[in-house]
Amino acid sequence: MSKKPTSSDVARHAGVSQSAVSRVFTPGASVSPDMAKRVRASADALGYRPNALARGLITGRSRIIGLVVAYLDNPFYPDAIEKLSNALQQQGYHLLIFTTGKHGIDTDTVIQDILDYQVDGLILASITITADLTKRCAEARIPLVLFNRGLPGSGLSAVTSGNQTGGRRIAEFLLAGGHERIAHISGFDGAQTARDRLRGFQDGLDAAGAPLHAHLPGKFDRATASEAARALMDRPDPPDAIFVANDHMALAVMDTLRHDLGVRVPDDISVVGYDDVPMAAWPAYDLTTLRQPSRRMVDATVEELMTQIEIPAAPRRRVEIDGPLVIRSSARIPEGWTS
Amino acid sequence: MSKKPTSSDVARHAGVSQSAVSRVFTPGASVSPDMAKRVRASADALGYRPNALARGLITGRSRIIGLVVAYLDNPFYPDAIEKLSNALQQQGYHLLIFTTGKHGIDTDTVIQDILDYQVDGLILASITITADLTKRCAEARIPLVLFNRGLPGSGLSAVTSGNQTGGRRIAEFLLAGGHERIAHISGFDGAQTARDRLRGFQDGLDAAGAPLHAHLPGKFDRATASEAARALMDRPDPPDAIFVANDHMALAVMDTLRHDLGVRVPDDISVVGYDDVPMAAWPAYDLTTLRQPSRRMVDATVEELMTQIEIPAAPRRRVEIDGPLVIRSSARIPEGWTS
DNA sequence: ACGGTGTTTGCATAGGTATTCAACCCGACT
DNA sequence: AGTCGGGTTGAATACCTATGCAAACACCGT
Repeated sequence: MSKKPTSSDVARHAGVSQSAVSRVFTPGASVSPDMAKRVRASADALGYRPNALARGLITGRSRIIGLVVAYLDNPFYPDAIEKLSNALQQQGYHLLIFTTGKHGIDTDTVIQDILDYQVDGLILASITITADLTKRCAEARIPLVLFNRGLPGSGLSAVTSGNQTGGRRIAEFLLAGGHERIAHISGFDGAQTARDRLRGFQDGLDAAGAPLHAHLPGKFDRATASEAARALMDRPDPPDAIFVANDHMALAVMDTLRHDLGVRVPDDISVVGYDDVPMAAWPAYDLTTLRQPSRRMVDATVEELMTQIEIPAAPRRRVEIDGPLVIRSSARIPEGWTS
Repeated sequence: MSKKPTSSDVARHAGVSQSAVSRVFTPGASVSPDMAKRVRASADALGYRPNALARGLITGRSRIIGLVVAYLDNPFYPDAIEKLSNALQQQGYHLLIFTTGKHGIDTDTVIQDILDYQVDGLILASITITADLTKRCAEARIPLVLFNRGLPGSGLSAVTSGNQTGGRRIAEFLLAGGHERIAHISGFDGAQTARDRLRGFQDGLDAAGAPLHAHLPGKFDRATASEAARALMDRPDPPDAIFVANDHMALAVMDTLRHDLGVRVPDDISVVGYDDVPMAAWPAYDLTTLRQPSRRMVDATVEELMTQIEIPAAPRRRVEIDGPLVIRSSARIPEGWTS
C-alpha cells in the first residue's frame, strides 16, 4: 500500500469530484470556503500533495529553471547560485542544475538534456552557447538569460556587471596611485565579460596616455594565473601593478607573488581583482577589487526570466549593473582618494 | 507554429504508430532496425525529443534527484555538488536543488516541495530532517541519503568520512607534537558529524591521559569561530593548539589569530582543520587538515541511491570513508612523524 | 414569482508518453 | 504443407492533473 494518493483518491474520500480537488489546489480558482475546507481536510488525512510532473504536463509550466554552469571553484558562483535558488524559490520556481565540467562535456548535449525537462527558463552562467542551440531555445520559446556573460549581437538577454566601466575605474585607480608599469592578467578570450573588462581597462589607460605594460591570459584559472604572474615578474621590467580579471585568479596571484616569489603586496606591487568574492575581504588577502553586486544581478536575472515567461514577446534586455570599487590594502591607495 | 513536436507528430511524419516512436526512444524495446532508422530520421527532421515530464509521469521515474543544502559558503559543498552533479549526469540523473538558507526557511516545507516533483531520490547535505518527514519519504518509497551527516538510530542511509577516527587521529598528531593545552572549536551541537569529530578527538586525548584544555562551539560559521578563537586566547592560559571542526572555520580562526591577535601560526599555536577544502592548500594558509575524500563520498552516495532505486528493499547503509591527515605547516610537525 | 447575475460544481477531455495485449509476419521445423 | 515460435507492430489504455463547458445553484431586485 501507501502509494502516493492522487487527486481522485482525495475526491473519493471527500465525496466530491476530482475537478474540485484540483481547484482547491489551484490558486485563483473558484471554490467555496466550505468545499475548500472539506477537501483540505481529506487531503491532509491522506497526505496528498499535487503531482508537479502531471501539473507541469498539462499546464505547460514545469516551474523548473535550468541552470548550466561550468565549474564551481570560483566562489563567485556558489554565492550567486545560493542567491538565485533562494530568489526563485520565493517565486515558486526551482533550479535544475547541470554542470559541464571543465573537461568539457559537450555543452550542447547538456542543454539538449535540459530542454527535455520542459524547463520554463534557462540560465547560463559562465557558459557560451552555440547559435544553433539559441535557435532551438527560441523556437521552443524558452527564455534564456546569460549570467555574468554577454553575447553582443546575439539578441539574448544577459545580466552582467558594468564590466567596461569597472575596468576603466580600476585603471583610473591604479594611475592615480602613481603606478607606471601596469599589467593585466585577463580571463578567457572567448568570454565577453573578460574582453569588456580589458577594454575598459585599456580605455582608462589610453585616456591618460599610459601604456598597458603587459598582458597575459589567465583563463579564469588559478594555475594559469599563477603562471602568468611568474612570467610577468620574470621580465627585466616587472610591473608595479597588476589588474587580474577576477578575484579567483587574483588570490592565486597574490599567493604566488608573496609565497613563491617573495614579493610584497602592496609595497612592491599592487594587485586589484574583480568580483569581491567573500574571500577577498579575508584579512589574509584584503584584496582591493571591483564588486559585482551579486544580489542585484540575481534579482535582475530572475526578473528578466519572469517577464519573459509572462510575456514571451518581451524584448530581450541586456542589464549591466555597476558596482563600487572596494578599496582594501592589496593595492596602493592614492593620496586623498575619495569614494 | 513551432510548438514542440510530440511523438505523435513524429509517428505521422514517419507513417508509423505512436507506440513505435516511443519504443525507438526506449532502450531495450523491441524495434526492427528499419523502423528505428525511419523514426530517427523523422525525429531529427522535426527536432523531436521525448518529453521528460510525460515520461516521468507514466514510468514513475523522473530521473531527478533532489538535493537539499543549507548554505554554500563552506567550499566543501560546492566542490561536492559539482562532483555529485557530474556523477549523476553520467547515470542519466539530474539534480534539483533546494536551498534552505541560513535564515532557516523551514526545512520540512522545502522537502515537501521537493517531493512534489516526484524525485527518484533525495540527498540531504548538512541538513537534519524531522522524524515525520523521514516517515513520509519512507512511505513514498523515496530513497534518502544523508551526505556528510549521520543520524544514528534513524535507520537512514548516510555517507560521511570516518569522523571519529579522524578526530582521534588529529588528537594523536597534536599530542605527538608535544602540545599541552589543546583546545577544540566544534561545529554545531545538533550535527552528528560535529559530535563524532569531538568524540574521536576526546577519545584520543583520553587515551593519552591528556585533558581537553578548552572547548567552544563554532556553529560551522566563520564569525562564531573567530569569536571563539578570540575568547580562547583571552584566557589566562591560552591554548597552544586548536582543532577546529572544519576548514571553513579553521581558516577564519587562522585569520583572527594572525591578523587580529598578532599570534603566529604555527610558532605560537598550532591549528588543525577538517575537510581539506581546496583553499586549505593555498600558501596563505597551508592548513594541516584531515581530508574528507569527497570524490569517494560522492561515489558512495550515488551508488547508495542507485541501489535503493533499483532495489527498494535494499538495506540502508551507513558508509564511512576514512581520509588521510594532510600535513602542512599550520601545526607543529612532531619529530620523525611519518605517514 | 420571475428573470437575471454571479458563483460553484461536475463531466469530460487534453496533455505526451510507456506498456499491455492481440494481431501479424516470416522463417523454421516436423 | 502445417504448426510453432520469435520478433514486430498498432490499438487501446493508463499515468495525474487542469480547464472549458454546461448545468446547478443561490441571491437579488422588481
